[in-house]
Amino acid sequence: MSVEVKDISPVVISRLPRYYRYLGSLKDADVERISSKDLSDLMKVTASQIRQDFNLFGGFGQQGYGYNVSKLYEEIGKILGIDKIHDVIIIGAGHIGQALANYSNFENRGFKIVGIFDNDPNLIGTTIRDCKVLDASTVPDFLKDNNIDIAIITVPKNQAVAVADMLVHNNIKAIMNFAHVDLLVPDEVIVENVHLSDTLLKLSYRLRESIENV
Amino acid sequence: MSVEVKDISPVVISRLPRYYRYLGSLKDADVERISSKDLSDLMKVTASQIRQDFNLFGGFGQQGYGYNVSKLYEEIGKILGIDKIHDVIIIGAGHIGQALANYSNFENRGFKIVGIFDNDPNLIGTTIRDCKVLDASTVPDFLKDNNIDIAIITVPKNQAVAVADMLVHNNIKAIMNFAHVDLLVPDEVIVENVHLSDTLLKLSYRLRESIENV
DNA sequence: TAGATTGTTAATCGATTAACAATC
DNA sequence: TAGATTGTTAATCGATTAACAATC
Repeated sequence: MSVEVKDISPVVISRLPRYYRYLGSLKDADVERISSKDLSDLMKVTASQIRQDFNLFGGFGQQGYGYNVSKLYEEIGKILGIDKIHDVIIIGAGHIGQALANYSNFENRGFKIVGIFDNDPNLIGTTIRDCKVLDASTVPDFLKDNNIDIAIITVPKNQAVAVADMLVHNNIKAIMNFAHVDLLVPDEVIVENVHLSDTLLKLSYRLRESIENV
Repeated sequence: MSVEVKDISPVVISRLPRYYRYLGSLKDADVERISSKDLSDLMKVTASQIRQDFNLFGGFGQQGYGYNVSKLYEEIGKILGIDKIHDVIIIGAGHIGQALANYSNFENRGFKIVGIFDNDPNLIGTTIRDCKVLDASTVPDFLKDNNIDIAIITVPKNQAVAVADMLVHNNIKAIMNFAHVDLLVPDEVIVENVHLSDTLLKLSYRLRESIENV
């Protein structure tokens, strides 16, 4: 607890990637500056919220002018840690694991898949993109020999908790979890869940609701 | 607007699938009843919130007893629309599309993939699970001939907006979007976004923050 | 009945929006 | 300079938590 950052709330953080995306498009379209009002129209959030959000990280704007697009883009990139390359491993070389290994967006954002692991002998030794699928039992050694903070879990739910345990014991710092369970990890380990069927259930709820309310 | 439902807020809705998951496990473990207090310990949310949430949908509990697990499970299932089968199509037969077509959790929850489409001649005609990949240009006809509410978009981002347009014009009701852009659709069309790189960026932010604050 | 636990109201907390003075 | 737009404070709104009366 040495650095002076007013604790940023999770809702704000979850908005940052979206800002980053929009600013990227604006930059690509050679837009030089944008006001919170114009960005508000584009993104369908209030100008007030935009200014509040940006100001939590420092004064990126200029009165009477607005925000410089590429400067703001760069700043948010830094905040999100885009400026560094992150090495990532994937545990589970099934369909989702393979899809993620092939997902170029990750690499564009500085996330580099350096290892894919599975315990299925039929998968071990196969190649996905330029990665050979390795035996899951070698993960601890792999983590010792390489500097890896992030693991993606794409194993079936009945194995996910044990995998998370193993990762934590080998000092992983952050986990992106696709398994359909909540992992139990120490507070200092960061977990982001992607529960696809939960998302589909939300959709289903809203669908029923909208049909009923016609 | 005919049915009397006090509008449930999105945060509550997003908690329902998680409740459903935990109640499913309890049911599988033959737990008959549970109090908000015990569920609170299990799920790490306050008992107060649990009771508030459940009460929005009606009195599922009983004073002095708690909640009947299988009854509550069933009720939440109904609320989430699990009681019906939903036919779903996937637009985009790339890696993610294929992974989703093979994702058994969707079927367990009553979501049945009935068609996969792509515009790549190399993919059209191939078979994924028991689904033949069809030409994306035939989607409008397919939607006319079948009763489909939900489409999953897994095409690259530069095609996603056009695909969403096409789907909306052919009366799709709900879209699960994996493309890395925000779709522009009419208000009555339901969209749930799965922005995987946004999730990874959030992870990256939290990772940097936790390292800095050691 | 006494004990437990809900349903529900009231209090608190946090997030969003509005407003405007500061300033480019 | 005048106009525009931020940074920031204050007001509002909504969500969470606490408390407790109702009741099984």
